[in-house]
Amino acid sequence: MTTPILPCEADWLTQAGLRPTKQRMALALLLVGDGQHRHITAESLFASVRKSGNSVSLATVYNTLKVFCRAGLLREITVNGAKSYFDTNISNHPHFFWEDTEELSDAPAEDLEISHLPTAPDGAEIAKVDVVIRLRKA
Amino acid sequence: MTTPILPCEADWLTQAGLRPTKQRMALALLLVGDGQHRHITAESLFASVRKSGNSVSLATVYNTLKVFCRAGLLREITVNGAKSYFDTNISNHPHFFWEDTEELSDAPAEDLEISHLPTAPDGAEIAKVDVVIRLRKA
DNA sequence: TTAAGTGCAAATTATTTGCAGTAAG
DNA sequence: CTTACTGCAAATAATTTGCACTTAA
Repeated sequence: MTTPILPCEADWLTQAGLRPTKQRMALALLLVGDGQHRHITAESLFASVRKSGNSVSLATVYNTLKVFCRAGLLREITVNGAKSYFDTNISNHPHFFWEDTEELSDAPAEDLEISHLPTAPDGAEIAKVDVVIRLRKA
Repeated sequence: MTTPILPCEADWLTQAGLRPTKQRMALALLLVGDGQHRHITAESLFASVRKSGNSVSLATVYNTLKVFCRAGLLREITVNGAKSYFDTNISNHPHFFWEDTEELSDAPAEDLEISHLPTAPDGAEIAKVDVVIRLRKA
């Protein structure tokens, strides 16, 4: 009998042209297993996977996050000098960054309207627009 | 007779409550000496100061940039996973980030209109809003 | 079988820090 | 004087890489 592979995560990977290895499946389950969007860092995902009982090395977590980004499965958010965040919601939308806890969350996109962006200078095109609203305790 | 201290940089420092030391004066001259706005990194400023003939250690460049930020003389821009940029223009304005050269420059602010921002969640206030328009060669 | 994926430990990059010496008020 | 500032070298944090081993197709 075939191994009971969870279909959702396997599809998420294969549809992006990635091999559904044991490690990638474990990470995918934590990222998109319940259909909710998440904002994670390499370290936080590493902690989650350890807690879930699976074993994936930290280097592989880093490398896999990069691979997922290149495959268009995740979006990297650059928010803080040091560490990188990854968002399972790959649409262009603004973020809240909580300066005290260093947590990242979605900001309600409907409330943000950029009337018109500066036009890209000659010979350049806009790759993406990052909007980060930094919050601190009032 | 008093030492001929360059007035502009000395004022920039003293008005922010900072001692105009030799090193800070050398850095201030490079940052705001000609009244132009600049986007620099610790390493690039370190290179400039060496080229100018002055000697300031890299650690001091890093520490001084932090001090200048806390004093409100510079604004730190978080744009790339790894390194920090500092802007002598402390007003809130959007930036272009050139992905190929990793250079940061001002985007024409008049062209950007954020109609209305998301309201800060309860117990929080907006510290600042970073808008980074990432450009790649077309 | 065989190219892609993984784990470890060592390497890198950007930045910070401890501490002894130097200088500004 | 005495407290803040500076320089150096070592420490740290996040991430990447080299390379031998495994595994999915």
